[in-house]
Amino acid sequence: MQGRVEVSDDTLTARQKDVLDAALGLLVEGGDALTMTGVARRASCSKETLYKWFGDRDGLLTATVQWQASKVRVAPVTREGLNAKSLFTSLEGFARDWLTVLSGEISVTLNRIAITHAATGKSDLGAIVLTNGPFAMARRLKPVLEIGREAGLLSFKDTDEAFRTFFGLVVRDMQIRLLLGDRLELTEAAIARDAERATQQFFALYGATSETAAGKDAGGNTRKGIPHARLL
Amino acid sequence: MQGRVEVSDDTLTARQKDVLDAALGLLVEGGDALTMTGVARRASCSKETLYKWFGDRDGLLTATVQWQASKVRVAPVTREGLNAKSLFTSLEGFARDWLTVLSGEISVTLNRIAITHAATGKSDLGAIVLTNGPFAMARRLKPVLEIGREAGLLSFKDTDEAFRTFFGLVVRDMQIRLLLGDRLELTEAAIARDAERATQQFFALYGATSETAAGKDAGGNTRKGIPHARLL
DNA sequence: GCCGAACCGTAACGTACGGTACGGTAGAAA
DNA sequence: TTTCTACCGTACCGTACGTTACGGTTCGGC
Repeated sequence: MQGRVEVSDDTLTARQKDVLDAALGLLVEGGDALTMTGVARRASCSKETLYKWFGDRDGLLTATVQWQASKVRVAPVTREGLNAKSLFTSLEGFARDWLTVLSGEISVTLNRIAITHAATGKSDLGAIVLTNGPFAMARRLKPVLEIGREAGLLSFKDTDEAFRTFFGLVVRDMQIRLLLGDRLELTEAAIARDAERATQQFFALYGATSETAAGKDAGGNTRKGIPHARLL
Repeated sequence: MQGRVEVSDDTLTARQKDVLDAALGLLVEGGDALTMTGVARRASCSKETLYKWFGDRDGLLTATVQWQASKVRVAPVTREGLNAKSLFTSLEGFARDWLTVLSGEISVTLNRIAITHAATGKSDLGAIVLTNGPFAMARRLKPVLEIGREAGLLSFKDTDEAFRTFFGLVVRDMQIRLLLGDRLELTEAAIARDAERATQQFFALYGATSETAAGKDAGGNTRKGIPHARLL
């Protein structure tokens, strides 16, 4: 009867969440080959109920993506006690989390679904993933960057430009390769290494001074400092 | 009868190329909603001929992607007369070309198709696009980077790492946003600006000296030099 | 002119799947 | 107990589309 409401953590009954989790599982397993009959069987519910709750197949798909998106909770930014080292660590941790999420099966699957549907322009799955993906990343990261700038640790004119550069340094060609099916072994150690490298490079480009902030204080938390703007 | 051969410029008759171009046009217009009937009508050929030539729908899709890929010709790298300025210009032009291709409708469409099919694992469209996309970019760019290193203009240990960083600086979040349907107005001027910024940043990170190569000689071709590792 | 190959146009088949209808059941309300 | 609601399971319908089959046409070779 309802068929198309905003999906979030508390607008759904437990049973509905079960159904959406079943759909999510089928999506991850079988790609886009999701059938209403399959979901009904997996969730032990009737197709009639699916249509009553979600309207049609697109509604179910949309609700599933939103449901998964609503699961991702972001840690708030600590504004106090900021110095070069804590800023570096914060960005590095951010990069690590982001790479971990992006390389996960669920992220790859949902991005694929959304891209597939963005081609037809029918549903707005693309916009949803965009909102909960890159845009959410920007919303979360930009305050950190601006706080770093206010503290004199970073230097940039355009926050969006700085963010997008950080995005590029972190993600590089990883996501498109995963989406295209490249087998890309990503161990936790490799991700940590990538996150550190990306953060070092970002500081090399946007650090307020090329000697202190990025090099000595921040970069030297676990390993070598950054020799000017040269890495590796 | 044949149904599944390698598709390149000269293994196809002119008539077959016409058919593939028709398929390409339908793909760009209608996303993945490509039907055999539609291709036959658009190309004024019979479905029987389609099946005789390409085997099945996947074969047609694969041939179409390969056909488009075979159209992209890369300019050979000039090894002679290399200096910081020409290297900068070369990388910058490379970035501009790449951004222009990536933001084009055909690229977006084919990447979407390939990603869609990579989900099912059925056809190897993902591998094809991967080969003719990021991997081709790497094959083309890496020699340039290594020549630059041999000439003492660049400094890096791992060519692949340097390439992937360049990729990240150039593409950033542009491709994923386009794939997800984000309306992203990309004028020629904006692309040129992005290409220059990315190249400057790359030189800031990997230039052999942070003062001469990237800053004065190369970066100063049209606009301001690079103040150490700080941009903007 | 005749033949066969290649091809066009279209009709037809099979099937998978989205969507609907309906009978049956459990539980809460009255 | 009755009744209403929500749900399950399943059978069913309509359609879109991949795939095949077939009659008719063009064209190069002899």
